[in-house]
Amino acid sequence: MVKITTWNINSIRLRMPIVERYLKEHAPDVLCLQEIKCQEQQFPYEAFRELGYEHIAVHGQKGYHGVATVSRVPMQEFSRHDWQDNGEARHVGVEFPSLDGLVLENVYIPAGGDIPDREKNLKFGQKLDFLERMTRWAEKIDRPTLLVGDFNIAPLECDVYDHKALLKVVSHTPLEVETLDLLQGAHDWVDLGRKHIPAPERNYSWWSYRTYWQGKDRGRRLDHMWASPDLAAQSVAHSIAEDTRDWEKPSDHVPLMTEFDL
DNA sequence: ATGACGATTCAAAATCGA
Repeated sequence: MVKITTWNINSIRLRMPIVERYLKEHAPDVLCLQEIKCQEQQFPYEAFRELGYEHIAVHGQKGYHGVATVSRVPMQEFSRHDWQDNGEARHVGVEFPSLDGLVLENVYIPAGGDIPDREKNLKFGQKLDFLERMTRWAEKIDRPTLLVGDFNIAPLECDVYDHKALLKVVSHTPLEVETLDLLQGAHDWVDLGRKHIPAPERNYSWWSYRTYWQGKDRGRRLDHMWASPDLAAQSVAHSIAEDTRDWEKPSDHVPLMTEFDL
């Protein structure tokens, strides 16, 4: 059995205490982090090594973005895609020689700014371009691959607290959903969140800091784990650690964990 | 406990997130 977690941590330096608590409570074999918000030399390598996660791949950047994958199972970093072509650190890919060469792609897809119109908002265009470049990449995948991370898109009506109200809000617009659907079709990715927690069941992974205190459950499913079809058939359990949203100094995202019979 | 986001950075106010 192999347990793999993805979590947008919103600053690894600030949240190492809750990461440690999560690792001790859930004991995943591999943890993929997004928004580490630090440079590689600032990453807490030693803390992870002491927790048993000795294999570490970090693609960092000063202040913003940044992703890292840490593992108890031996792995090798083998790719860092720049799907925006602007130097931002939003991807790291690793492979596991002892798991039949399983490939794990950890990605932080751009948020896309406020206005859902590429003519008026450069960032929205960059988000769509990022997805299109990923689609070209996905068409060529030839080994079992797990693609995880913060996709910043809630594709299904039931992936947001109010579908109609969010149709014009970046993260749930029809254009973003169509573009994400093309990426999904390019490799026949299986959405593990919905394999294990079928629509329309509530399955949120993110709540805004601004409204969470109101207690109205205004969540969105922005984080995803997608698997190649053959790999997806080996996933046996999947869960969301929603309680972490109430831990001390929480991230605005919660961890997703999938267990594979490998 | 009578307000109400939280992170980053040339360290105060600006910018970003989604």
